Amino acid sequence: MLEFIILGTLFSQNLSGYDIRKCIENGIGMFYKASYGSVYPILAKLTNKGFVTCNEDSQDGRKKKIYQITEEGRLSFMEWLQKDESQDSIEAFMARVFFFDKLPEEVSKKKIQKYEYYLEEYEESLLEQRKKYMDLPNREDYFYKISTLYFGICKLQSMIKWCRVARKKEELENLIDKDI
Amino acid sequence: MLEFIILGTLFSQNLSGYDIRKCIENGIGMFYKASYGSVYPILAKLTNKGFVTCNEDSQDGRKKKIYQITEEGRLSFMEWLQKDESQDSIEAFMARVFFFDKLPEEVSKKKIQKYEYYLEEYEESLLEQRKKYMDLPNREDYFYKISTLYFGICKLQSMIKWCRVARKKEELENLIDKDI
DNA sequence: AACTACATGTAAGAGGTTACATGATTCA
DNA sequence: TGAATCATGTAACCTCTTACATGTAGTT
Repeated sequence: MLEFIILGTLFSQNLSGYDIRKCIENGIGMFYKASYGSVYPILAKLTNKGFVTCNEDSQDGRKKKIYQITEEGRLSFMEWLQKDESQDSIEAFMARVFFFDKLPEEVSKKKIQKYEYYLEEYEESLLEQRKKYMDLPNREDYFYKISTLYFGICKLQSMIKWCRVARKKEELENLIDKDI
Repeated sequence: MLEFIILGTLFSQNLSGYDIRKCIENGIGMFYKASYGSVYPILAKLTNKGFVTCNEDSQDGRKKKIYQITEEGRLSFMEWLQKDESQDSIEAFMARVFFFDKLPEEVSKKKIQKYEYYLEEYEESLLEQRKKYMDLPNREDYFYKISTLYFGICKLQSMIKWCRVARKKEELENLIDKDI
């Protein structure tokens, strides 16, 4: 996964390993973490595969290794971006969506639609689970078990809502609370 | 982590490895996945440590290995449950909260409060990030980058809302949408 | 002078997953 | 009788984290 996130980060800019990590942190850092201990070895691997090339640079006094994506790298990235993601967790899916601007609009919309179906099925199964708890006599003893389930449902519902807004390319501002 | 989730699952019931996995799937499966390839080796490890004991059972015709938690196992679990979780991802935190019914009420409330502070700080930083995108001239080219950020904010806000409700032990029903 | 941020890397190992191997039982 | 589910396990591998090692450049 990180392999492709790095390729995606290098898609339209040449960066050093250090900068790649910062870029990930400030971008999809919310859904995906990358440590130096993983970034550097993967850059070496990508170089071996011919997916990136490396140029030494000492412009700002410091020596840097600036990585540049190759045509093969771009192909590999686009292949990953388009492949089936229905098994992804919400976080993994969103890490992918982060790069959806590189996809034709119909393709990205279809992908979101498909994931939305999966989420709706999942929601059904959680609402079913909820019924079991509702009939229990000593609900207080299960407060936190029930409340984690409720958070799960909440999260799914907000993701479904997000899908609908994103598919229609509607104004995103309405999604978030102004007065929390 | 899985080590403690297994101990938590065995806290008030004796189960086979197979049943433990099912139990996790139906419980915190939403936040945490466990495969057989991880459950069985961990059960062996826990047995070696003396945190669980194992009894062969062939009641329903099938041979099962029923695991039972020991006093040391309970101590180890409670220690994990009480230790600082401020570095946890939301998913990891919720997997922990799943077992909060085993904690005194004041302790669990304090833990949720503390995590809530961390989330609020995080929210600030994301709202800050949002400003950067808002000033960009060609926002359409960044639609999906912006929308993943918005989802991140959404998720945080619903988690903060959850914390407030859970801390007050308010009615959870209000959290979820009835008419999605 | 000390501290923070920049910059690159490695070694050990945690913490899993996937695929395979095996066999019993239940149900359509 | 064949498929699904129950049931336990292993071996190979993957992916990443943590901690360490090393050194430079700017900032207080």
